[in-house]
Amino acid sequence: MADDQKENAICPVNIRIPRSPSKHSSSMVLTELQCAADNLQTPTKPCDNNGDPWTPTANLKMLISAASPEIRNREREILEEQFSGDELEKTMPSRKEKSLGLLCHKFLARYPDYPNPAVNNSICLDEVAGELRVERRRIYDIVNVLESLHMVSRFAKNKYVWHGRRNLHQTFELLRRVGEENKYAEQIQQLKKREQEEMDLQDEALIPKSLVKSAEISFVELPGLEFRAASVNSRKEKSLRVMSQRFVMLFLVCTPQIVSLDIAAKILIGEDQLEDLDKSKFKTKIRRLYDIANVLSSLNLIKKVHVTEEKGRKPAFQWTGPETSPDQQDFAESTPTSTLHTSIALDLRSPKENCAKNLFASRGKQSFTRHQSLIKLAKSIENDRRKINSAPSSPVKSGDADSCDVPSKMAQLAAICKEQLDQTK
DNA sequence: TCCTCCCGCCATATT
DNA sequence: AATATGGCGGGAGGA
Repeated sequence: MADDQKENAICPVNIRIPRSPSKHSSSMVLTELQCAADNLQTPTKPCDNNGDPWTPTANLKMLISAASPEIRNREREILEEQFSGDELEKTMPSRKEKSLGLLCHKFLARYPDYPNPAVNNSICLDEVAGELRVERRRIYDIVNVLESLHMVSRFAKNKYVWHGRRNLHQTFELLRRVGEENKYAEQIQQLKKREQEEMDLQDEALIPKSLVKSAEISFVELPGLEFRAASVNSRKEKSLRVMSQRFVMLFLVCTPQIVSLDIAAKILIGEDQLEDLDKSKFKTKIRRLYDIANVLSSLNLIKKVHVTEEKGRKPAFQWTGPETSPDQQDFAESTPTSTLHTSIALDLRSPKENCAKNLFASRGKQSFTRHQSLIKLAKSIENDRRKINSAPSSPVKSGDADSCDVPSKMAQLAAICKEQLDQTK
């Protein structure tokens, strides 16, 4: 059998945060970030209450990291003992109270929208999971989409830097651009048209074969919104992160900015595997979209709506985030995509395009994964610098706060360095 | 009934 | 080998 082996690999987008201009006294930032990076290391597996950890801090750490699942279970047991029947039902957190959206709200509430870059903005996943009393898996869900929007960026195992909404404007600008290049607006139109046409006949399959065609047609070979410098081109940059970005792109390129789930799913699937467009894949995609939509909703970027068609009501989402102007001058006018030099790394690759990656395989540097060595880091930074220096300095005036993201990134890099050093020693 | 989507198994990636 | 990540889809709560 083995119908579809998860042929992961082939992945389209993949964003990362890079660059760092400035000839700043990075040392200062570094110092500050140090404390941030200092305060934790790999947690232990949850499973304790048998040993006796006895260093105040160690103990605390252990409690925090081990917390979530066990505590929750214990809590449930206690509740079951204490209450019965109705009471229990009322006391037990309902499914709703455990939603990703709510969790995301809690998560977001912990950090400022526009954090002071000069301050310790590091996030420890374990800590958060513990404090929020959820399993780490859930935190990953949130962090992944936040990362796709550059609201956070990973700088070490278990650690992220919080950027808040500082990069959002820029991110959206970039995503919209890519969305346009991908001809998403057109794809949406085609899909809608097809749907109607086929509706007349009979809705046999959930996924119209026509999609294949439409997807192929509009499948632009993105030259390479690639910026792999400091990026982690792990081939598995699949799903969530990528999906999240693409989902957002859809909103940014269409008017009105409403996207129905099924269309989104079809488009996203279409890009990945034009072949096996089976129902289960579709369902899975939808599930993911809900997940993503939940955190995007928490960010007030979209809201749930319904689109009514002949067929009936379909779940959809409407963009409620900031507007991104249709055409920009901030990205070096008419710069060929291949040389796009944003501070944000967008790695646009479709399965097929994947092979085109060679085109950009800058100096034989291949797949180095998450922060390997300082040497590599240094190289990539240098690379970034080069690109940046040749880049048009700043965006539009738009009175936005994205001017201060330089220190932020500097800080991030500093943190990474610190981490590297720690791990090397 | 069908939208939603929580939950956590388990494959993969990293260390 | 041990851990960290995160794909994925069963199946259950809710409207």
